[in-house]
Amino acid sequence: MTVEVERRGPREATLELVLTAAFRLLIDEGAHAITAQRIHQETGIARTTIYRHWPEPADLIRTMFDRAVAGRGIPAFTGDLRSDLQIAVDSLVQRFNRRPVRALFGALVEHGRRDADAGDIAADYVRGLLTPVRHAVDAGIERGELVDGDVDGMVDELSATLFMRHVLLGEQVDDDDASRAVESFLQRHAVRR
Amino acid sequence: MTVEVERRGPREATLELVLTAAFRLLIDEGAHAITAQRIHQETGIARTTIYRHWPEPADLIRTMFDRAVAGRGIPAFTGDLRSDLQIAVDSLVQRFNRRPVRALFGALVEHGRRDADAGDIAADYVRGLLTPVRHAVDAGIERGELVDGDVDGMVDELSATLFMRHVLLGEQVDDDDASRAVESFLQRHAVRR
DNA sequence: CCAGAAACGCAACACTTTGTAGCGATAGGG
DNA sequence: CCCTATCGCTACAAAGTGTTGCGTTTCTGG
Repeated sequence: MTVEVERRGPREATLELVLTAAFRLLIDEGAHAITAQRIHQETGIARTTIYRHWPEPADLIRTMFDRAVAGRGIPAFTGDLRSDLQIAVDSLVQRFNRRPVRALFGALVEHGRRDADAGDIAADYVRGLLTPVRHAVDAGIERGELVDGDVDGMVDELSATLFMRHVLLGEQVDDDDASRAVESFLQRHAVRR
Repeated sequence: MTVEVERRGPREATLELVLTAAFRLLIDEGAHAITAQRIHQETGIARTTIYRHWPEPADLIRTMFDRAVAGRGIPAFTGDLRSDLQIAVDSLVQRFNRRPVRALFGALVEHGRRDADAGDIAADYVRGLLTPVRHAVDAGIERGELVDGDVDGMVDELSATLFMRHVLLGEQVDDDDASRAVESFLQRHAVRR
């Protein structure tokens, strides 16, 4: 007869301390700094406690990104296509500048032991970042302001260049770049009236 | 009186063995597997020899990518804009499928101790991948087949979506996607005759 | 061809990090 | 208030790091 053990996971305070420290380490020193040892030194949480809840580094990374993806709202929209797209793309760019998305992404690819796992988390993360843009495009189509068609393609058009510049090329991306992306997009897809 | 010591670097055979092993480890097991210990086990090269030439793991990564960037040719072009763009973009996609570019990129961001260093290498690597596309665009402008303008922007347009899909979203990218990118690009930028 | 210099291999060392196990202390829900 | 799961601590084995010293091999220039 096997007894089912109900794991309740870490205590709230523990989880908070560990995740906060892990994020700080990632931002300040890079993904390689996210180790049980370092988090213990930073937080005072016992090293064994960390291993208990996150046997593999990838587990901790996953928790971090679940939290990061969940804690995001969708910006308030105005109902005007150009404004909404602008707001959505700006929120993406601001996110680039607030948090080094490139470091986060590197952490995913590297710390995830299995490529498949890390790939799924990374894709979820990126798609989460794109949610506001997708909503703005959807709304534009619904209102008949955008030519109906390949939504995925449109979202890509609006964001791919910005992503490539920031994540892959490490360039500074600002609001002007965002504006240009929106204008060029509207020129191609807005319904002529 | 100080004597200048002329370092000649590793022997050709040593360098070849180490780099080959490092690449294999990166591809098969991920960047975390690139350690002095593992390379020693794989190659028989003494661990101390590896430390001598690459005191920090980042140095080894840099050597790997210098080699990867240098050893690339530019595909033969035909002189026809559509064909040349197709060839250039196809070569990019084929490179995606031959080598896990996403793993390579993750290695850069992660293993480079300093963000700045890793960023530079990553950017060089990406720009290297884009060279054929850039050449095709330059040639198109020179022949008057493309509207003169922002070359960087055009190269981005042709490749950013493909990069985002492969590297960030982990999607399979094939020749059809490449063709669509080229067609859509030509529709926007080709000189009407 | 033959020194001299440089690269290499090997052994040893102190140190850090990882991951596991056992046990007592503690805190929070029923 | 008690029971249970979480936590902290210590101890341990294993692996990796980074360095030193020394003898051997390989390359190179005169």
